[in-house]
Amino acid sequence: MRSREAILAQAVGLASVEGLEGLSLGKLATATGTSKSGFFAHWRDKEQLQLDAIEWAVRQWTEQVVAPALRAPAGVRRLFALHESRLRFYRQGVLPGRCFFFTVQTEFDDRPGPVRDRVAQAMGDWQTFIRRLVAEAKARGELLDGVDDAQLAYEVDALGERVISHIRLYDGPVVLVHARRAVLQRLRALCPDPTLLPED
Amino acid sequence: MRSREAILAQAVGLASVEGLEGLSLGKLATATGTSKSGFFAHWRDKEQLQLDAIEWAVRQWTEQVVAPALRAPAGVRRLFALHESRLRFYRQGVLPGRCFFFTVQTEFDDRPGPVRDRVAQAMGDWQTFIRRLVAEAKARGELLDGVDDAQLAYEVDALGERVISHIRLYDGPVVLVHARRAVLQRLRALCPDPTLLPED
DNA sequence: TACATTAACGACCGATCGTTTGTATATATG
DNA sequence: CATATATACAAACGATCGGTCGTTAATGTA
Repeated sequence: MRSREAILAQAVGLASVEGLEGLSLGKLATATGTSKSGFFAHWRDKEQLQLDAIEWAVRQWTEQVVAPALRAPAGVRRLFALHESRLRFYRQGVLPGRCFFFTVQTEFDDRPGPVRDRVAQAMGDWQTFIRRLVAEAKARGELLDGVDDAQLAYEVDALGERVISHIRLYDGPVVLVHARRAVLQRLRALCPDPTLLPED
Repeated sequence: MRSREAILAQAVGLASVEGLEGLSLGKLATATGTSKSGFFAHWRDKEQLQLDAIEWAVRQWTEQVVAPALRAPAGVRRLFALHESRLRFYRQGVLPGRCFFFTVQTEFDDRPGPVRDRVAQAMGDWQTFIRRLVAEAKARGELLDGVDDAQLAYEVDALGERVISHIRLYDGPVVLVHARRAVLQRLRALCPDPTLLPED
């Protein structure tokens, strides 16, 4: 059998394009070279496979987006590094649909059940993480005291997320420049020390 | 028969939640009180109904979001009015899924065909429209000359669009405050005349 | 060799999908 | 009144879906 991990990797890739529900077991079977019924030896039903795929995607996001940002010095530089790390993940096309969570969250946000709950928790964790980086930067005096944590976290997230739709519907790379500069200029306007961030 | 318009209105509402493909003819039939096969007297196939639904949604968006903004004075005030008009559309819950185009564009952005082409064109028109308002504001000296039209248009759009996911996955109204303040602060920072925009 | 266990499979099930077909009804026209 | 046309319908079709079942092949153990 193809290893469980390889199947999940395929599932996350396909789901980043078609969604977790649009991903049919038949397509996943032929894509991984196995049979449809072979899945049920590893997963109770489709929902369990969806939940495991989410877990796999969370791990991938943590390793490839969050971890690199944590190697930057704490403060506003780390916050901007997180934004750039995310844009790099999109630019490199790690997933064929660019972002698993973007596709899945719009698919399940009004479909109650365990899958939606898990997605909501993952997105909440992400938002909380950005907010914590903002708070850290503020505590180090690298952002003006008046900054609202949740407010700035929303802006950073929004300016990064919209990249997906643009990159898929229009051309591509130019929107990455816009997304990068938007956050950079915003942070520079709030940061007392202009040497901490690149000029452009 | 229920009028063609009423069916399209229902279709747009349902598609704002489930998507245009997830919207099944059977559900649409029972939701409108007609029979499944009755549709084929009005629409050749499902794709034609999808295209007409898009047309209906474009008209709704033009009337309820674009038109009110055009009643504001040209320049930076009109640009901000467009943002607020969009947020009002979301806050009032005109559509059960909040935004038809958000759902549909993530559904079709990598599924080639006439539906995708029409969606891409509508989104392109929207982006072009925002860019034109930015250019107008600049021409009137209400925005700094250094402002890049496409750059600022991207920011305004991104900060408005992310509202949808947040409002559906977490609580609700607070994200509308974030979205409004994000654009307001950004525009105030670029506008030489501080009296043109509200303080908060 | 004999036997238990496991992984993977082909075949099939009921449900739902978009679509086609034939038909009943209502309206308009001569 | 007779007839033609438009409108909506129920019923059924083939395809595809998630899921079940019984079987086969491989492996480990005695």
